[in-house]
Amino acid sequence: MAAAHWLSQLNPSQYEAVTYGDGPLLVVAGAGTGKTKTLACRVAHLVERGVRPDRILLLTFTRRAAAEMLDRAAKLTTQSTLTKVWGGTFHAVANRLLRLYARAVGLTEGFTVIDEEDAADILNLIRTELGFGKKDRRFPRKATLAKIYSHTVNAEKPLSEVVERHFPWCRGDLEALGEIFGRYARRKRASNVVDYDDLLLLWRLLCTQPGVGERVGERFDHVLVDEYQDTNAIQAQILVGMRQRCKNIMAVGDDAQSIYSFRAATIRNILDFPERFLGTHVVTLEENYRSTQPILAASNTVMSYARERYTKELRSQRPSEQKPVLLTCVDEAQQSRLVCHHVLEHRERGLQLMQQAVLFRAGHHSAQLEVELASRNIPFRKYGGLRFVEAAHIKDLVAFLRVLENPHDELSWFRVLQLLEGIGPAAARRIIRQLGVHRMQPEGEGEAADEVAGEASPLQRLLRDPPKVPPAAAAGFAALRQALGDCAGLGRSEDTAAARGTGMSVAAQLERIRQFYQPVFERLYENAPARLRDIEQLQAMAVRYRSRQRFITDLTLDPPNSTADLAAAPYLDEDYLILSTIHSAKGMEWNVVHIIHAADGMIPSDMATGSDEQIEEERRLFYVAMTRAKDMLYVYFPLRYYHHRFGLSDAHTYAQLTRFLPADARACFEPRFEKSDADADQGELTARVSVDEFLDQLWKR
DNA sequence: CATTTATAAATTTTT
DNA sequence: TTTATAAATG
Repeated sequence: MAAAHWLSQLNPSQYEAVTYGDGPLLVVAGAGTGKTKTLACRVAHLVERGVRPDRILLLTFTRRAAAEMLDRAAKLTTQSTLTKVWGGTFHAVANRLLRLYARAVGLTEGFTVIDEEDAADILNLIRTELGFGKKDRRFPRKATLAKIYSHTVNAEKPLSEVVERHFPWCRGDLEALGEIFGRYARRKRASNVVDYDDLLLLWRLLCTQPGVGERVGERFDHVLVDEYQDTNAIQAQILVGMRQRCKNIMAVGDDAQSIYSFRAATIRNILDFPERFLGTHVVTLEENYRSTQPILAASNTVMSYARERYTKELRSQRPSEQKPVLLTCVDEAQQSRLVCHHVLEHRERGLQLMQQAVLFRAGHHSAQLEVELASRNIPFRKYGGLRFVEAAHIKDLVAFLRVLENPHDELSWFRVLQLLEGIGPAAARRIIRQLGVHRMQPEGEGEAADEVAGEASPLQRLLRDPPKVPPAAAAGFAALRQALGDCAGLGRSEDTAAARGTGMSVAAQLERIRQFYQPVFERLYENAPARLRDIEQLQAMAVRYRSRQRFITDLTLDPPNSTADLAAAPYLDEDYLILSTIHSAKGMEWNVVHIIHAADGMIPSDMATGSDEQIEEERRLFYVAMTRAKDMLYVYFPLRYYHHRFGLSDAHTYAQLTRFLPADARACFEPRFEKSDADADQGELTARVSVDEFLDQLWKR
């Protein structure tokens, strides 16, 4: 309760960071050194010192991280106003600020945010219009186009350089890429949408606007940034822009845990911080409270091979006899069985499943394990897999909401219209043109952006003066107009103001849309019942929102995880095992950690072995995974991999142990070699294993 | 012009 | 598994 109470629990370095006065502060915090605690305490301390919570900006890597930190801070201080702290990701905060200052950067109010998939769809639209891909050679996939675009923007490097370096297999298409990207920017403006990258670019622009720029920065007395090693050049510039006058900024990061260079994050940010913010005070946190000494010894050994030596030397505060375990398995199937075995073993000894995590390099690496877990009725929750909003039927529904919110959103119209039987790309395009969805002519080469004639919004036009449609689509089209009309509050002039808020609730709109959508949905998708559950989940989420705009923005900026946030919500008190990509595991910790697929080609991913820099990042990734463990670490290495990625075949190759575990690193482990049947010694296990192997025989012969 | 079917190919990590 | 194109049919 009393301030002295929690301040006295900090070590000297933490205390120094938490109580540091005004001016720039850089905290270099090794894994498990109480980084989250330090940030949370800093927030609490500032508030206790009299700083207004709504004048604190806390930038984190995920929304969850911000929520956790504020939660912790709230428990420390008697102030109950911590919800007013501006906490969230750069992107979410950018969105919030741009809603306030849209005009200053040339945005129209009511803009909507698109995610990377939407961006890819728009790029694809442009590509087909331009007729690329009709050549002999294969054109990059739309998802690749989006990645190249985003990386180029975020790294602020010439396209040619980015392609050469990160997408060398696309170097032949450089010209086409440039053409497409140029049109893409105009297309977004015409649709009144912004993508993830725009959010950052516009925030940076906002900071430099005369008059407004300073005011934006002056909203905040303190800016705190977490995971600074994973920010990119633009984000660093935003911070400079936000701290033109008031220099209170605290950045926390660990150069040894930088794992997001594919998103153009750069270690330069953390290294150059003292030069960007003159007078920076640097605090280093080196005492690790998380992992036992043997786990830390292994992690430090792995890291000692990093090409650049890091200055920190982490010291564990927790002695232990138990070394981490390195398990050599026969194949993936055995790996899965062993993970289950160890997980259950720990649970029997009283450790909750939630205190254990299985970590892997790529989302699909857990596929086999998921099957095994399901067959044994071990509940789990997966982070970093497929997203809920990526399902086609969810995107359909959201597209309706987006059209209502932003009638200029071409892509959403395109999607909605094609749901009607008898309307394909060509008809949809024509209708979009007739409705005047584009705010300006996107194809016009000149800068002159003539507004499409008419005061009426495309939505009004749809209701009052509908375009002709093919006879086959007539009935469906009428029903669509009815549904959209109901949601928009037909009758009144449903200009943006009325379309927002006043009429039906978000949930009611969604319900109305669903009435229209149900038959369409049953016609289009195979396993409708399973998908129906998703729709119900979406509706359940919508109930919590009063603003449609907030709802769709949250869905794009903080997308729920398909197997996690939604499915598990009703059973929140239940226990479940955590599965996570290493990237998504950033900042987390568990008592027991299982790292699977510790084979070369998996970690490091064989798609990331092109350059030394990439390999160094993969090493850091492995290091991040290892340092998530508090008490016990298992590393699994399957010897044999089958090649049936897209079908069944018995072709297999033998893998090598990950190159990040050379002899001296291996010496930090307790080695175990599992023979094919050695794990069948447990009574309960025997039956299932033998059945599995019986089944395996059927296919592999 | 829309839809269905067939065929071939494919680069990890996330806001 | 999904995604992109071509060919066939309404």
